[in-house]
Amino acid sequence: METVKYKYAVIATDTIIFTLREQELKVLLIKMKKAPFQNCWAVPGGLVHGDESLGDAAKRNLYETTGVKDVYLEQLYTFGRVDRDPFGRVVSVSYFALIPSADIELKTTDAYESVRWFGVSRLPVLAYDHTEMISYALERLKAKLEYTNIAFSLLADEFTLGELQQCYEIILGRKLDKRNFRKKFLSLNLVTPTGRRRTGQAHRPAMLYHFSNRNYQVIQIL
Amino acid sequence: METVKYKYAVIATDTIIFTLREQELKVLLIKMKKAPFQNCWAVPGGLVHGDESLGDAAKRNLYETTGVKDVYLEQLYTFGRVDRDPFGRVVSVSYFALIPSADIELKTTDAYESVRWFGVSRLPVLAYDHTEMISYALERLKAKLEYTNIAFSLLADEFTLGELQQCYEIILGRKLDKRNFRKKFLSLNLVTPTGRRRTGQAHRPAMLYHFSNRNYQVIQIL
DNA sequence: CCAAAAGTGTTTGTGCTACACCCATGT
DNA sequence: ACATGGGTGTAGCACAAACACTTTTGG
Repeated sequence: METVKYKYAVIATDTIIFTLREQELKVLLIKMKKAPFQNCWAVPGGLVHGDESLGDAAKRNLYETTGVKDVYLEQLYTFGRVDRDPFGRVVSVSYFALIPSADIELKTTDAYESVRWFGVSRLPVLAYDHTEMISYALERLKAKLEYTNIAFSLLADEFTLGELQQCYEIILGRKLDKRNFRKKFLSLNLVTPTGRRRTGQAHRPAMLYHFSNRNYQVIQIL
Repeated sequence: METVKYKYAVIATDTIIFTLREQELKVLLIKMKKAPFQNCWAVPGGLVHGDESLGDAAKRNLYETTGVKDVYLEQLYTFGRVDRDPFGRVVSVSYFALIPSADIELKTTDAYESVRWFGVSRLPVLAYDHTEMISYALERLKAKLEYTNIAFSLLADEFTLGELQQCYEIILGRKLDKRNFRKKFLSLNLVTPTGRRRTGQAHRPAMLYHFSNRNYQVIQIL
């Protein structure tokens, strides 16, 4: 068998979409219709069109599966093992996206058998190398939580400090000290109170905050 | 003009190769023979073969241009702007490599007009988006220097603490305190003395060290 | 009145920073 | 002898970590 050189490859993007729901970090997965992974769960993705950049392809794909736009989206890693796709040579540029819990309105597209959120600790068996992709994304997410302000991309515009802390605790998988946590965010001026309060729960109403600066920043937090 | 969809793209890898020479951080560049960037300087790279993974392509390319193997090599970022290559749709997966000063034996391949080391602060105009690639690589290198042990990939097997410190100072672009620096590396047990000394210079001979653990580790250093 | 989360300061310890002098060698 | 980098310790300070009780609401 002759060695194949300079063969064309197909470029795809796959996007690991995270959100917080029911006190858990969730990933959006789709169930595939077509062979060779019929009825397998996978991360949503698709081929890159000839006239769009990689980031645009990821954005389009994200919009098509979730209906959301303007969310945090970052390139993660490019997977190019020769045999990663039984269909042929497909190189996949993976992205990860963070969407606020509020924005969830899953489009029931007919491109997929179904679409569902899965808690990251209870993932099904996945097609391709998607298990690896997700674990890579999780690693990156955990790391960036500690030295950037991306956590804000997972929360609604207004949130309580308790919700912010839960966000960290859920993703990092450990308890944090309430007083130190609040001290940190307040002293760094990352959040400012809106004056409103969250009422309606069976306990003392919490002050609502919004982030002082919506832009991505690199700041040592934990 | 019709929109082109699902067109095949070509995958290339480009590798930013760093080394320390003459008290400077240097990048290896090649001068291109072919149009449309004839006589332009660029980062070495090439198309990915049909039967090799992305990492393998980068390794092969690195070996072909420098003759070195088994050096630090890490995927950096994937560049996919539609018009980044006037030749057609080429998506480039960039890597960065660190090679010890000792290993330099530039092969004068005839695939390129010439091959040369450039100090990172004196780069020529580059082809494609290679200027962006290098600045991205530099950012990553600086960041990783502070929280991993990759610096060791730039040094010979045996080195003095002075050389290690210079490595940090050159790349980070700032002076570090000698006592604090040594304290750090010794207390973390990252280096162990070999018992040998570096002689032959017009000053007190320095103890030679080697790294205690050659494997990549994530450790807060600075 | 009870349950549940909100809100609030102080102390202790660790680790980073800053800093200056003598030593061993080659020329 | 002199120039050059090698090698060493300490004190102050800032920040991180640990820690418990009162308040406000809804049920």
